[in-house]
Amino acid sequence: MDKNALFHKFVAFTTSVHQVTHEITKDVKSDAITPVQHSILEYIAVSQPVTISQISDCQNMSMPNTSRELKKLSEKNLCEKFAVAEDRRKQYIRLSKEGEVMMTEAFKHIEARFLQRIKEASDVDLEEINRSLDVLHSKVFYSSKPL
Amino acid sequence: MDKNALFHKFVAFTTSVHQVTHEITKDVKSDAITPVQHSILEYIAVSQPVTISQISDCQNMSMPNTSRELKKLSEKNLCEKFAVAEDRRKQYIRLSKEGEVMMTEAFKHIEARFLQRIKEASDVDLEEINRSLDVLHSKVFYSSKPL
DNA sequence: CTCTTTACTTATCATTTGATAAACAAATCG
DNA sequence: CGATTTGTTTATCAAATGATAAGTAAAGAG
Repeated sequence: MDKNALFHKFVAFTTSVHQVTHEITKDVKSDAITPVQHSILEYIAVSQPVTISQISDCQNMSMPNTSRELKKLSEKNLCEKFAVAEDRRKQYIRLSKEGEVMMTEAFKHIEARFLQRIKEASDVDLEEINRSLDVLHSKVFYSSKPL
Repeated sequence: MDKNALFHKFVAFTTSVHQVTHEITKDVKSDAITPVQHSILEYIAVSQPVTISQISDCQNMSMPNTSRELKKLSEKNLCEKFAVAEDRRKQYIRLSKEGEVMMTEAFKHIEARFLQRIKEASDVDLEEINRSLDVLHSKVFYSSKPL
């Protein structure tokens, strides 16, 4: 297997993924928040409850900046902080009711566009897609970050 | 096939792709340029020669902003503009000698990290990865942009 | 009980990015 | 030919982002 050719395919692929995510994601974000804030909310939505450090790590954002953006999101009533019983230095973040509504709405739009994208696919195709997602996720796009 | 489950897998997958590309890409970029500029250079490197409109389209950047960044890149001697014979309004962009060197270097780093990532993969795995890239590229992450 | 480390916040600043208005020249259309 | 469209530039502005210094309070280590 020619690894160099595979690398080129990999580059082209990731480029496409970025483009498609952009296409599928644009316009879903409310004007009330910035792209970075949206991305944070998405992360919270999927992983809540999370600590501020976790957000900082996963979003590749410094603690001070993460703290600032989270403060803004809290002020907009999109998420809320609450104490961690075991360690009073830490804080958990979760979406507020309003934040849940916004994110549910956003994901609904994204899902609709995703379904649009795969509407031509046969059942066999879908199985193949499913398997391909598994393969690439586990063998190429796995996380190498330490816990 | 449960399309809802597939959607969740899709979301998790794209998130991972973004994280991994970030990991694999960080530190490769010279301090002399901004992230947006790097991304433009990457696009030029892969698609040259390209017109300024093409860059604007593919990078989801307005013409004025594209023009500005390209000007900066030209001033840094990383790319150069040249006239299109058939249409004197248009301009082609290509990497300069210096730009080629920078990008070749960058891609070398990225490739090394990619290879590192798949070093555990057997030949069968590699074939599967190859096939999966094709499947997802053509059936999910295809471009829907008009030419 | 100090000392250090961890988790987080506040404040501040420079830089990058995004958005918009206005201009211009070449091409195309009627 | 004049009018419109296309491809690009210049200028300007506000907002978002990133980086850094300095602070607090709780936890953990010796």
